[in-house]
Amino acid sequence: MSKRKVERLNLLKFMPFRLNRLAAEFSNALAMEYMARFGIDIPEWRVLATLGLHDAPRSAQYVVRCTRTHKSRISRAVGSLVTLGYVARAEAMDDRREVMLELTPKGRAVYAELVPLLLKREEAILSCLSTEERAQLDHLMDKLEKSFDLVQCGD
Amino acid sequence: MSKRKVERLNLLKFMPFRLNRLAAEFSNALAMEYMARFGIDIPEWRVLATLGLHDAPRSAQYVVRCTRTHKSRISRAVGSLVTLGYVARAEAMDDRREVMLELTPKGRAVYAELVPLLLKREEAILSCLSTEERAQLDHLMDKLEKSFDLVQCGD
DNA sequence: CCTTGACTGTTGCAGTTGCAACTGTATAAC
DNA sequence: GTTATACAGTTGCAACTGCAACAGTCAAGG
Repeated sequence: MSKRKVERLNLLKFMPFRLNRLAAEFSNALAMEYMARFGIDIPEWRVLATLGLHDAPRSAQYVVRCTRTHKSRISRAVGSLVTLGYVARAEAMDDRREVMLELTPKGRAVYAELVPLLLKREEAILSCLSTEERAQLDHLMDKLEKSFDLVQCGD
Repeated sequence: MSKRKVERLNLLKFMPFRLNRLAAEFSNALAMEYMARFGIDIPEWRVLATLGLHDAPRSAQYVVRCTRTHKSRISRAVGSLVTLGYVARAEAMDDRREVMLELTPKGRAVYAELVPLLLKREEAILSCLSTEERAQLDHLMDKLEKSFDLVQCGD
């Protein structure tokens, strides 16, 4: 066997590994906030965030597209949120296959309380970056997302 | 109840969400490479990568620290890799609690074949960024990692 | 009307993960 | 030597996840 030098790879400089670590740390730092306060996890938060952004009801399918989360996960998250009284399900009148989802007043209250907390926490974490660096980060993420063909959620 | 304007949050601009998506896409794009070829998953790849970086055996604990992965996950990943014949376990002579881990010749061969593939794939994904942008990305990740107190793996 | 194919959302199942409890070993105090 | 504490690694268990199968609905074509 040849003794040719083997190419090495430093995990700590390997982008998928770094992204995974960073994403996990970031999520955990924020998850503590909402999980503890309102008993919801990340998929549930995604549903809440999607519905909270709009005033009119949206279908589960819409949430799936916006959050790029598997429909079974969304289905179960919606189930939990309904049990918690944060979300209401209703049949769509035009297409009875769809389930229209809407925040309840209680859900809206949670959303209104949660969003400032999360934005503040995000802000705290990003505070290690200058304004210019944050713009760079945003720009770089945009480019990478587009390159993965992660198309924005068409409204 | 007051009708004060509720602060909204666009998930698609929310950093933990974006990081999670990006990390998942990135990992999946690469996982296909090694999972298909050698029947290993991400935790197993991390063990392989850590051991492959060094020529001398390392303890499982060392792998845990380097990969920032839970010890139970590492334990099971090592189990699979031993079954596959990629890794060999040996007791440490100085501290019999430790399990020293080492790549077998077969494991080294897999490592040598895998690394160039993965680096090439990473390169392809990052090719949407200019040289300067890549330097920016590296710099930003460094800063964020440090801010999370993600200390480098002390050798 | 009836059939076919596509689509929405739910659920059973199997695989994976993290936590906590456990075994065995080392180290320190007495 | 004995006890107590700390540490390395393994494993049982419960929770979570994705996939695939499923039920119900819609739309097109005959």
